[in-house]
Amino acid sequence: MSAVGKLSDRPVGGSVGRFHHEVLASVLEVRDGELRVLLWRRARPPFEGCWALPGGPLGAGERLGTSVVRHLEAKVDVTGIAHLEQLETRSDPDRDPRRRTVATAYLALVPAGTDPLLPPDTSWHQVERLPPTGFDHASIVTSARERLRAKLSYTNLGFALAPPTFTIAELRDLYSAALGHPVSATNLQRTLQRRGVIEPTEVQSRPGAGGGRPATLYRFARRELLVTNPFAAFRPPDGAAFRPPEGAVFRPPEGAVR
Amino acid sequence: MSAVGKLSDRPVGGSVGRFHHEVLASVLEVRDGELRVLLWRRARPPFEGCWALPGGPLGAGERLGTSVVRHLEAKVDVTGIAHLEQLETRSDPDRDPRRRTVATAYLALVPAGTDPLLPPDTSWHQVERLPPTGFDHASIVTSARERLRAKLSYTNLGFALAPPTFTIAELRDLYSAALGHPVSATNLQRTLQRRGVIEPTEVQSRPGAGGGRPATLYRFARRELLVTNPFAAFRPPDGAAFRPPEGAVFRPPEGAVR
DNA sequence: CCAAAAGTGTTGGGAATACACCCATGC
DNA sequence: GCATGGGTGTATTCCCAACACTTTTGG
Repeated sequence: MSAVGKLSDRPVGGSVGRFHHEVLASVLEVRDGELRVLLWRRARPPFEGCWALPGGPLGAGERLGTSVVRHLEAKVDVTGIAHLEQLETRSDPDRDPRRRTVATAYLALVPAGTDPLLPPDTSWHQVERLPPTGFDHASIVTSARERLRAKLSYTNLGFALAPPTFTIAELRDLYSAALGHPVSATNLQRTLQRRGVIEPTEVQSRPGAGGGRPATLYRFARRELLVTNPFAAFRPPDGAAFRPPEGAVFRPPEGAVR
Repeated sequence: MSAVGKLSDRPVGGSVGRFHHEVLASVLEVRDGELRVLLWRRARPPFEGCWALPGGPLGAGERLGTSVVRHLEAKVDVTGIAHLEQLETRSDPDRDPRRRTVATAYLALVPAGTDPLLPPDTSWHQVERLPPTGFDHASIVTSARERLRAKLSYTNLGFALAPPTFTIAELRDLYSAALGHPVSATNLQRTLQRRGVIEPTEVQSRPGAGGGRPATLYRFARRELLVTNPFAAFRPPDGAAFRPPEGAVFRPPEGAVR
């Protein structure tokens, strides 16, 4: 065992402990049947010609969430962002060859169909087939994809991928693209409706040429993150007073867009 | 829509974007039938007399995980830490009244029964009944508790709460304390054994005075984080080629102790 | 023999997948 | 009428909670 002693909460030296801090965003959207991420092409070294996540330095009096939104404004119409959540903070001293930089990554979701004007150096790329990327950004995209996939299964996070109304077939395509495997429209509808995640509207979509029964348009009952499938196992027994974890309802994170 | 234009990845000014960065640890252990967290009592303002999470400033060439371990060495025997994972990064400019400080919080788990020597200003406190705490540390503890509770249900994270071998009754008490509600020993055993999380050893425990059938001692099959209950819903169809998410297997984070 | 504690057998319910079948439209 | 796509009915499977019952010990 190491020496046990009193620990000061003051930094040791004067200039010790100040770091460049940047924020990065994995902006994900289902486009053309694929889950895609917004990347911009670096014009300068390091990683010249490679693709990178949008982001930038944290501002002096700024919160991380606010900072992501601010930096994203230069790339996309931020009002299109339906969900924003912190992923993780990377601190490898060598992750940026120029200087030591701590980076906090965010996951941002944009509903399908929104097609923001993009600067010329910026475009959407398949999450499953990334072009050459710089820094540790590829692994951050992986992290974002896994977070999205997990939360699609036990929350109502689909709202952030879907337009205001949609047919079940359209929703199936969105889930299928995001999850990376085929999804049955039949079971998707039943599962989400039983959980109260989606609800039918009065409106029906018109069938395309070639006919077919007109599809009901659905919408998400809530457009904020809710845990709909709390725990598969070890749920409290019938009688037990159970305090719902306050994390269950989505508190908009720092600088969330709504 | 905001002006769309090229975004430099260079910080704007010279001295802009350097921040004090600290790490904090929620060290959790089940003690005396309760989930408890390690806190130390502040001797100086701000929050003099209040309790706070252990931690301290990030070092110059240091990764966050390494830093947590280093700071914890002053409080506990770090070899006792069975699991360490990053929780989230807090950036409220006012979270520390002295100066603007970004903090990255970690969850650390210590198996029941380990009783490290502690410095005099440090002790264990019920997670459900925290004493007066300083900064945003109370909400960090809440965050840690919720992360633990969630992962107990769909991973094998119990290994980090349990000693090397244990009876089902002992394990039941650990889960019950961590989850905050009664747990059935019968169903706990069946569920964890079906998932391959725990396995019986050859050894049996001796019954206490008053008799009773001797209990089999069990152990966790793996002592690293594994997702055992991947998704309740939207599992890929039978035939579909499914690439297991690489996040499924626990990569020891920066500075993990093992 | 009885109490105490551990572990198994069994049942029932809920939720998800799979698949057959019915419905509503265009042509 | 018939092709096309949407939606429902239903069976099956699996997982888990509940609870009764059996097993193995100490006294």
